[in-house]
Amino acid sequence: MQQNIRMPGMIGEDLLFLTDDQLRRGIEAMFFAYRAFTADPDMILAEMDYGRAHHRALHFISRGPGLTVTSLLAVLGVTKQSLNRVLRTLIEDGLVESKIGRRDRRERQLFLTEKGTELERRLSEAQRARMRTAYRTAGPQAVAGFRQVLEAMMDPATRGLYQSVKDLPEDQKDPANEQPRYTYSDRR
Amino acid sequence: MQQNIRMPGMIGEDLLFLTDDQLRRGIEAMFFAYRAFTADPDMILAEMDYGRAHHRALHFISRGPGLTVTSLLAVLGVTKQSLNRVLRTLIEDGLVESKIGRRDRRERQLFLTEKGTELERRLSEAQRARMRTAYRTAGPQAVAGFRQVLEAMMDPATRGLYQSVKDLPEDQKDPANEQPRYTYSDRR
DNA sequence: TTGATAGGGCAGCCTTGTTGACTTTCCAAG
DNA sequence: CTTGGAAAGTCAACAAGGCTGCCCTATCAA
Repeated sequence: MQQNIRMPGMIGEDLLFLTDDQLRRGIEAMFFAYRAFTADPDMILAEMDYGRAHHRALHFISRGPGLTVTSLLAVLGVTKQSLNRVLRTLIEDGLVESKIGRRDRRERQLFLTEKGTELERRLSEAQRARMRTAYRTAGPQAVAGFRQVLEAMMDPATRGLYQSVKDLPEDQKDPANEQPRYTYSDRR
Repeated sequence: MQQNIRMPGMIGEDLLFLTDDQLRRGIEAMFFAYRAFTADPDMILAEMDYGRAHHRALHFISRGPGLTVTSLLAVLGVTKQSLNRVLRTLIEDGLVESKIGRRDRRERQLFLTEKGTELERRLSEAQRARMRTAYRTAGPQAVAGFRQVLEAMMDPATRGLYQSVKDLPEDQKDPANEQPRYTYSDRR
């Protein structure tokens, strides 16, 4: 961390990627790449009158079936009212199921239905396809760097959330909720 | 590029970062990092009743003073009406100046005023600060990988736009528009 | 002269974010 | 067993920033 400051001999290398212009390039890369990143799922979502917010909910419910509304709220970083609107339509349309919490009956645990799983799969496969291509093109070492920079860019609290996925939070540990995370295997 | 495919001995390494789960981690990293990426400027913008759209316009006008509305439209990838609403408030508030094109009088060339330059600087400095820290933390090699993956993720047309910034598009080559790109120099 | 292009304006719509206030259900501590 | 507070949900109202469709003016170029 900040190796360049401690190593006067490397100031040249520092300048190589910390000029305002290099930083601006990075900023623009984020902007353009993020747009592409959301483009494929957005097209599918538009077909069926859903938006990006629906995708995000589906994604995180799929990642951790049985998670509570509060957890989802924390991950998404939006207000209860915002999330609720989205969640309501997903439940009405039969993509998401909301069960009364078994640990605490005030809580609602969220699950994807068959139909929900299907849409989530379509969406994430579209997104993964682009990611896969980019990863292949750039190579393993670039991917490692990519992940390192993104992680360093996050707010500490968010970074905690991101990293904690390796070992899931308490809500999702209920053995009753144990479900295969990704049942399909196109992981060629 | 695609070294892993050409080197059968490295298939293990390939699988190491192309499983659905690894791809999902990348997807979530993008989501979380992008949120952090926009957070700092968003806070400044909220103070003064502007939004992210205003920031984007300021950024690209600052990058290429004298660019036309059509060029800006192409870069931002929004409709004329969307951009116009934002541009109008920026012009009314005296942050952006719109001059009749000298090459083609139908065109409008966009410039930042003193006031616009000042706000743009505040916004981009906040964003650069985070970027700089992330870059320092991750190191030069990671940064290179970061940029490679983002670039590979873009749509080809956008990638062209992104890369062409090295040598500016025609509109911005008019010698009359020649202005220093970043006059301040905090490039420690 | 005439068609095409650049820009702008208006109307109206949607999604997704926000605040604020209020209710119901239920857990847990006193 | 009561009670405070947490979890969830709801209603209302608002704003930003996307979108479409339509129309207008100025200007260029054939």
